[in-house]
Amino acid sequence: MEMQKTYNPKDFEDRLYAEWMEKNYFRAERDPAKIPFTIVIPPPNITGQLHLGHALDNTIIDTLIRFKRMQGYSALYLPGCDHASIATEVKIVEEMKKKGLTKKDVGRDGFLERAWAWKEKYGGRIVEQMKKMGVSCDWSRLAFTMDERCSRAVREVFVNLYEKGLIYRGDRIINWCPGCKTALSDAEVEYSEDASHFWHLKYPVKDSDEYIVVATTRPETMLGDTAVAVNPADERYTHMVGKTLVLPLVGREIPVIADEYVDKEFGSGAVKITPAHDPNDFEVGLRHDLPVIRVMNDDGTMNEEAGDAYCGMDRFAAREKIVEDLKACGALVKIEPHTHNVGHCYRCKSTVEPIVSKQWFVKMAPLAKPAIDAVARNKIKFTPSRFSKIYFNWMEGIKDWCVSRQLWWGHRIPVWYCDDCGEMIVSKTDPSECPHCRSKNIRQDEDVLDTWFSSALWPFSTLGYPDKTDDFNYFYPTDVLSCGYDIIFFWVARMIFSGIEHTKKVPFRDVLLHGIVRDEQGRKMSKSLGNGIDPLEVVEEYGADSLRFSLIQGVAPGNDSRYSKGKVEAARNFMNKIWNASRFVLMNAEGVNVPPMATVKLSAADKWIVSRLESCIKEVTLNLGKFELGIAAGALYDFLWSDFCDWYIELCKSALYGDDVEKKASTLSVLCFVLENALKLLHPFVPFITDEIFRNIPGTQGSIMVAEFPRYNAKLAYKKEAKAFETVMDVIKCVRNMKANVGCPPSKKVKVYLAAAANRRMLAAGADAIARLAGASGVEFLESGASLQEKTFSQVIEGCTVIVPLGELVDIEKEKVRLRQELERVIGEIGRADSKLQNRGFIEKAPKNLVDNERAKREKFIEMKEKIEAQIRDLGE
RNA sequence: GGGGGUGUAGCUCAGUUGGUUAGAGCGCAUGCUUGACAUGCAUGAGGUCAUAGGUUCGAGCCCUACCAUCCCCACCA
Repeated sequence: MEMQKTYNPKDFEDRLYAEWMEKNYFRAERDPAKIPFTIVIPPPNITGQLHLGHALDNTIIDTLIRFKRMQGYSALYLPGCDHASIATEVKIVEEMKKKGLTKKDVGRDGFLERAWAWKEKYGGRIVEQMKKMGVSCDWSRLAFTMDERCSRAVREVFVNLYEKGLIYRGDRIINWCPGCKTALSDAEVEYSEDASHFWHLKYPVKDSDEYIVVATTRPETMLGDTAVAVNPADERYTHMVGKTLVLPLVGREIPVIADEYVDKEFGSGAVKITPAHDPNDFEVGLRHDLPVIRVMNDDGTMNEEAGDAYCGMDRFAAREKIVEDLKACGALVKIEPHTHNVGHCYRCKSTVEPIVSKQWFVKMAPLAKPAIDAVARNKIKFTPSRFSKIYFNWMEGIKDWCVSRQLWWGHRIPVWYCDDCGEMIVSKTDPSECPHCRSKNIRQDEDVLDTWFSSALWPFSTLGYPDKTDDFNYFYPTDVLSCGYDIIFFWVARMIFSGIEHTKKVPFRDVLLHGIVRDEQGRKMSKSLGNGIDPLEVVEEYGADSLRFSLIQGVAPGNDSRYSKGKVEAARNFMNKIWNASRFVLMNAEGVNVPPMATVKLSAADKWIVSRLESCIKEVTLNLGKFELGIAAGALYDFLWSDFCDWYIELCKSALYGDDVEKKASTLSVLCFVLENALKLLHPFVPFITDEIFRNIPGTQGSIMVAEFPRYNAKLAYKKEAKAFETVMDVIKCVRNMKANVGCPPSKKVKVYLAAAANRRMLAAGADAIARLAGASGVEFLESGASLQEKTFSQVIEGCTVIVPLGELVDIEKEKVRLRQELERVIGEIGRADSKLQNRGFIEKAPKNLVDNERAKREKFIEMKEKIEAQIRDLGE
């Protein structure tokens, strides 16, 4: 093959992906001979396009999937999208608004038509984007939260929960978004510290000069007050309890009640109670049987209950007017500046209003308990483990889940009401008549379900639930669930309790959480900051492999990371390095009949690189198993760049360019062996480049995607030989270092003398390497005691003294200084070793190998010390 | 109010079960057209691992306190 000089991913990424698709490599078969390994995608919203968070999701999951697939599992990466009820509806409303249309104008059916068209467009686009990232999803199983399968699961679950009494309808205080005009769950409200005011109001006692002062942050709600509460133990107010107050502006008579909820120390110690507009007040209202007066409409304007003066006004305008009116009638005592936490809709950012409303709720306590147990008893394991604490924290304090939404885009609640007999029909299938009175006059509930209601079923709804399909039986429960820690509450927790409740099994064994991808300055990427990065643009510029590698490299599970162009460039440079190393190997192998490695005689350098490869295999496999993708990627980076390229390839050159045909063939054999295995190890991380190169290695067949992942082979570990060879490398480094220290150009050949006692054979075998890599004109051994006539530099390394005659470059005084510094360092090391070895505790308690190690080290340094002292003597005191 | 993260080289970050002389990338300095790669090669400078105690034969790692910084949950009107 003709390989380009530089790595150019555009030449092959799309082509390879098309081929993988065509060959059906992504398809996970229900092979009874294989063990299944399943990951379902965190389904991206169809609202728009993918961002770097999705890219990270996909890279992590795809890396694990490809790894397992190569290990022989039937690996299923199940793709899909989420209908994102509220988010999509907001987008479509916006889109219609541009054309001057409202939801009302187009009607429910018209609206849904637009929504489906939107889904087709953006859902398709997202799939295309994912393909660009190289993910090996089984597209034949592509799912959508509103497709037939998932919808059936939603109905099944809703009805089952209803029949078990775990889902109910009732008037409760909920979070209302006046922007989206729908109820929200607690999880969908974001709080922020907003500057506001504290308005202190005076409520007069009926037929008296007395009054009570209350404070509020939302004065407009006073129109719905139905009591004022004080703490029963508060002596200031004991005499007031039971008296009647006259609500200013409204004139309604309301009681003073006593309730523990009130904090004596806070404010005036008296609280106005508005059951319809505050969660705490609602509870107080229930305890005291207070009327609930709702003064606000769904769109955030005041209603008739607010009185003619305010009816129809927006809540914030009404607030101003009410404050003015209160001031005018003398009911306003004072206004204090006050910052407090205000809830905002997580989609449209409008200020959320707590409002009493009739909604559907899922009863959480019975569902939460087994879900907590599953994690507590390690049936599900979080990585990193600290997230289980966060999970417990949330699950233990969980309140009932408001699941109805006043939206059109979503799963319509499977409940019908009979206009004739008033009965409610909860059904998995659409009824045609009322089963109670046979009336045809039935209407379906107008509302849809929270998006997360269907997301919660994702690991099993996508596999066929409620039917016990073959897929369900084979692939469920899934194995790993990987997503960002920011959706633990929204998604992970809900999948856990849903999975346990409806399938009687935990939906996955492992939860692997990753952090948020931030911008270069550590800020969250957001539309308002305009600092978002489109992964496709990065792919376009650098290729998918570079993006994937840059997202994985140096990242620990659960930790946030920063995206930067520099990181992608570094990854791209690594790809280029892989590319060129491969090009080097393949070019040299061209026309050569490369023998299998098992048949050739290995040199010391060969054994060294094979040994390094084996430990790399070990490390990569181990760390992928622990979800430590960053460490695994780091090990590969070091192995390929430092060990393979900087050392081994350089070491090979003399054999490759030499005349010894056999030697050349055996070297190529090792080069191909190591390259092939390294590519296999790399493939899960960077699928394209590895496959592109793999096909050109002599002796390989087909795609690397379906090759077997390398297995550690203890026979190839060559621990002793590898260690011995490192002395040769040390000599090379030492000579280079000496040259650089005195400004001798690296290309200038120098004679190298070695004084060594033990490992002469190895050093002699390495003479050629030393000559080539250190720029030596020759390597000679000095007998002990022999000395040279020329001026020399010498340096002591482990097991050897390296002596280089550098003639005129030698500055005796400078060299003495260096030697003395070196001596000092070595003496320091001896001292350190001594103090350890003289410590009885260390000798007795530390593992034996460590103690032996320390002894050996001490010996080594003492030997070095003596040699350095001898050198100093030679230079003359 | 409760919970959690982070703090290691100029910058971005690794550092696994506590065990060699604490690492990488980028940046910096010096020198290299060494027949794969300047998206490269070699050499080097740069760290009292936030601070103070403690446990241990041994601490970047475990414990306690404290400082800084970020996040999540709760929502006292």
